[in-house]
Amino acid sequence: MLTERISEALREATAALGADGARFRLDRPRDASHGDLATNVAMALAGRLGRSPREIARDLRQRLAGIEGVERIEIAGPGFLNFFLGAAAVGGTVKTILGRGDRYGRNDDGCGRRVMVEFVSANPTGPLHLGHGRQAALGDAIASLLEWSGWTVHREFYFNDAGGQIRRLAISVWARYQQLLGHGASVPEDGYQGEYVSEIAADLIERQGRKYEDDGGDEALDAMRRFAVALLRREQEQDLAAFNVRFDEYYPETRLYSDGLVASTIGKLRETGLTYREDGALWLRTSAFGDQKDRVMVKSDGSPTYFLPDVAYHMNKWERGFHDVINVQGSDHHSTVDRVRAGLQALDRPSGYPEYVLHQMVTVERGGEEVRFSKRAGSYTTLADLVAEVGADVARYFFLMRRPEAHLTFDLDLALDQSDRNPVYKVQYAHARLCRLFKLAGEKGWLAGHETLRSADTSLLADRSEREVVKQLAEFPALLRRAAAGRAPHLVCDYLEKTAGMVNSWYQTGHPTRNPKLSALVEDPGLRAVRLALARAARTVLRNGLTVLGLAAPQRMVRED
RNA sequence: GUCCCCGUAGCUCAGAUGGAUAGAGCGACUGCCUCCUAAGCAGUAGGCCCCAGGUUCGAGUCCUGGCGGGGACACCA
Repeated sequence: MLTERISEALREATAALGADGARFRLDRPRDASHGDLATNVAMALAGRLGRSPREIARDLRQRLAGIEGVERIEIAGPGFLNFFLGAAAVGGTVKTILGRGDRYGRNDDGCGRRVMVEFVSANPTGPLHLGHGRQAALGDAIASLLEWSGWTVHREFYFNDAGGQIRRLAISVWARYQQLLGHGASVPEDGYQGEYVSEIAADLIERQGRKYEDDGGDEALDAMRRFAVALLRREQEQDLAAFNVRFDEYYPETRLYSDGLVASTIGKLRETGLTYREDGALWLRTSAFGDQKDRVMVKSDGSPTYFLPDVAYHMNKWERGFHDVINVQGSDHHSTVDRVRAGLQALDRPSGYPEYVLHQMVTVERGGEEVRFSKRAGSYTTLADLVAEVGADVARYFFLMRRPEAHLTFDLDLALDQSDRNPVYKVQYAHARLCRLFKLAGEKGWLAGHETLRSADTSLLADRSEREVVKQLAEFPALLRRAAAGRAPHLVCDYLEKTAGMVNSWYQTGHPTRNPKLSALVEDPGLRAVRLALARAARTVLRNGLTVLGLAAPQRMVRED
């Protein structure tokens, strides 16, 4: 593309000035009077070359003369070089988009290498809550961005199906079970109080009768555990399916034990000589790798802490061939980051392994008031309730539109609003509107097929509103690259909203009631073809962007009144 | 006490490795439908980018120190 050509020319020109490998920016200025592209390279080099920026700029301008597609270059301000592109160059973007179609925006930075994204990883102790929802949306979108960047992505869900929390769940189910059969038992204070626990108990009675009545033994508790875990796992999967999130693999913690990985990890850590005994427990010198203090691996009662299976699990990921791993977790887990990495460094894994994306918590507001409702879970709002109320697309978009590290306030009033205030509908509607153009063109018997559009004379895209849209569309690939590299899906949301706004503006400018001459569906076949080509290009970008985020790109919007 | 994140318009938030006059949406105000979906568009108003220093041609962005908000600091998971 033209940006790359200019960038390459700049690298050559700066090298000729004796400053090879110069770092500079080449991007689209906010102000159109500053050209279509601008670079700060002259200023960046001033110090290094000991010359004034404007003098360097003048020199560079001479060396850059004659780049195909560049109409003229101006020097402005402290030493910016502003590039003004010819109409043909702008039109070339449209052809590129039409040619690439649903692949427009993809790149091959990952070269097919494998990367694992682990996310949600909820324990099967209850329905998924909003934090899991944010994580599901984030993890899936990051995974998708990496796929668009040429990576082979593996989506993994880890769950803890043993341990203390699960034991408390089993005890809670057992208590409800006894209650339902008319016995006096109560859920312990640190147990699970939600209504769903009673549902599980009732379900168990229905399936297996009074088998465990008054039986508080290990066998009964184990049966409760297995039954509850299986049921809750299934329910979580349904919730995720309704949210359009799927995983390649579900990894249970118990497998780490049954496969002997925890035991072998203890052995390997001991061999490093970084372990020691104190107060009857086995410690690892994680402070040697930047952790704030040393950590216990095996408690004095002989059982491992959570830290140990975590290290074992990440060694297992590595051995499965995943040397690039991104864990999406709530920021309440941030204290585990240093210690897990320290444990892995003790075993000679690189210091940045694995990578973490930590996100802040979610609160829901309705009418400006925080809501903590839940029919079944008791103390928190479930993902299933939210999706049922606002729909998967709206929920996903809202979870994604803020940077992960910022707190997210989910505005239910806005989410339920089907008007232009709701950014999801704004973007989807812009897409549907463009689809409508093609439907109408077909009804009028006008050809708007692929070949007609591809052979359109793009030099006819002369209006400012048209050029602005094209320049916006041209930035999509770079935007996706930046979003993938920064694990930042919210950038895609921003971009889509802005693009939708510009598409709407363009569409409105050419609305028959306003300015029939700029309408897409004009009588002139040449103009019509090129404007429909632009519409198709814009539609492609909106659809690809929505697809990256895991959202539908509807051909038609139906409002529920 | 230590560590991490956040602090930008009335509200919710964007601001790529430091760049030109700090942006968007919502809310407020003013216009625009006999006509491709007005779920829209055009325009107006609204800012000591938390504070104080520092780095430099240039700081919302980087450094130091404060202030305010959130989170984490177990032989819990």
